[in-house]
Amino acid sequence: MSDAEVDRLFRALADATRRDIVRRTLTGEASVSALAADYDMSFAAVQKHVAVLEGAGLVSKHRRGRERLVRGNPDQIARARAVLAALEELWYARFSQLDDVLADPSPDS
Amino acid sequence: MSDAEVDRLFRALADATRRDIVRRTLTGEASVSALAADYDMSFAAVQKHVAVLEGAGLVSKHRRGRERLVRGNPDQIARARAVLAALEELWYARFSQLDDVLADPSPDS
DNA sequence: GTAATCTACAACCATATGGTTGTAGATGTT
DNA sequence: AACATCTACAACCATATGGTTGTAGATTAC
Repeated sequence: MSDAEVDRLFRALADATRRDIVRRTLTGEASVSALAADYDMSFAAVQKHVAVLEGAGLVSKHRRGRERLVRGNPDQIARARAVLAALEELWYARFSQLDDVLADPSPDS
Repeated sequence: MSDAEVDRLFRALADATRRDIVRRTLTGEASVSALAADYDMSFAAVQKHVAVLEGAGLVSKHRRGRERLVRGNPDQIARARAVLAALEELWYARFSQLDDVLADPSPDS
């Protein structure tokens, strides 16, 4: 994943309404208007939130008649988790470096 | 964690420079000016990025003489991961609901 | 004491973001 | 055909964000 993709991914997750839309569409599909009914904002605003999530790969849309059903994408959430896991691993690597120092009494330098 | 805290957390992670600062300060502390030397932007800009990370709880600062040493906080990364894990669990819950349906041939309704 | 270094913070600017309203197209209903 | 519903999208507005420069306070070095 490029930096820009990771940026979009975390930015999409940095909004409570969008996280709620992801929650709602992970357990079952929902049309945009069905989603919009749940939030205290205009239909267009919810539509924009869905577009941000779609741009980040967190949801996908497919049509059913005149509706667009929104479906959450657990794979992309897993990718976000993997990015964080990689960061955490760096921290643990700090200890393994220390282990190296302890194992090797620095023959040179 | 409140919605606002989670917002700040993911927003802080939604920038490549800030993610890099987290990486750099997880393996070892670094002063703000040492960090600033690594990026093609002003000292003040890096200072702002560190402030955003600090506001999100992703790094902490403590003084050593005239320097402020920045240290990454792996616990907060783990919290972000936990938020994502909770989302993914909802998806798996979809299957357990299906299991319920299969196990119970809907006696009423 | 004076100079150099590190940090903090204010003021400013361009652009992005999150919301609104309004208009128009596509589909379903009667 | 006429109407209602769902969606898309443009235009607009207020505020947030990410960058800049400049000034000032602490601390270290000479």
